[in-house]
Amino acid sequence: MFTTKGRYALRVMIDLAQHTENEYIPLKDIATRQDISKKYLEIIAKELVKGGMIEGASGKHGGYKLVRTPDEYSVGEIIELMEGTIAPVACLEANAKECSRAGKCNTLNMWKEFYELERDFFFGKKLSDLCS
Amino acid sequence: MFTTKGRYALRVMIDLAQHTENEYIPLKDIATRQDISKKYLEIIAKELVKGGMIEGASGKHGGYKLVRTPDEYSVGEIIELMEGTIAPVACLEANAKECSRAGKCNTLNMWKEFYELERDFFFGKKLSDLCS
DNA sequence: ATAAAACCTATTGACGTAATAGGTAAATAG
DNA sequence: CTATTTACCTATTACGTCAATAGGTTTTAT
Repeated sequence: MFTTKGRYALRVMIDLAQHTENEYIPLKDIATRQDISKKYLEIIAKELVKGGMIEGASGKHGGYKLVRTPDEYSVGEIIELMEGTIAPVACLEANAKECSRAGKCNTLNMWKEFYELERDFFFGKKLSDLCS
Repeated sequence: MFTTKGRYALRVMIDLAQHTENEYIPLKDIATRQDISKKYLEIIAKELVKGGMIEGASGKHGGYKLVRTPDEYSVGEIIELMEGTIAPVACLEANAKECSRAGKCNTLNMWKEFYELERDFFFGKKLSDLCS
């Protein structure tokens, strides 16, 4: 199961892509539109900034905005940033130590296949595909 | 991330498929071969029995055995039994109450697409495919 | 100066996971 | 008929993560 953080982050990104009338969009507006607590969105926005996905501006008329056009974001990179990994099993995580059973593991290959399928799906999908 | 319960269950099923010399295979043997605590395997075996996947026999020469041939089990049904659901988001769970945002949700369709991909993959794959 | 916004640190309740523990019941071999 | 081997049963627990809340400080435009 994907966490709310990942799912909400995606909705924040979509919301930012759909509301470009003002340079910066305040969290208050997103919170209202998306019906998500503003406080929780602060945590999510912070991580999106840290990950280079969005840019924030303090003060009056501040808020957040995308740093690229929606077609230049893949859904996969947004989710992966929030979830840490989208690997189906720990053995396949980026810096996982080689499992001692890997050589004779009957399931490893299947997990790899699935992981590839998953990555193809989410990295092939663009933020712009979700904004119609 | 799939839980150890789901992953271990799969390995138990594979182990049972690969060891048919005796009618029933005791958990002790599986625990040794798979390097999983026998106690934990008891919990897993219990759920597999309850789900109609395997059959147990008490007493000397007891143990567990498959109730079908390996090609008659899909990987999906085994995982789903142990995990409860393999839906990527709560909205898509079997008895989920309709989300109030469903009509205007920009992401729901993507989750549905992914869920279908996932189910096609895991229900298309058979236990026998993992036993080579 | 004031208001609106991001930005920052900390904390918390609830829940699920991954086991462990200690027994009882059933079946077989000797 | 006794010992042994196995499944079967009920509880409990440590731990981590998730999802969120709380209460402040700093920045910036008007």
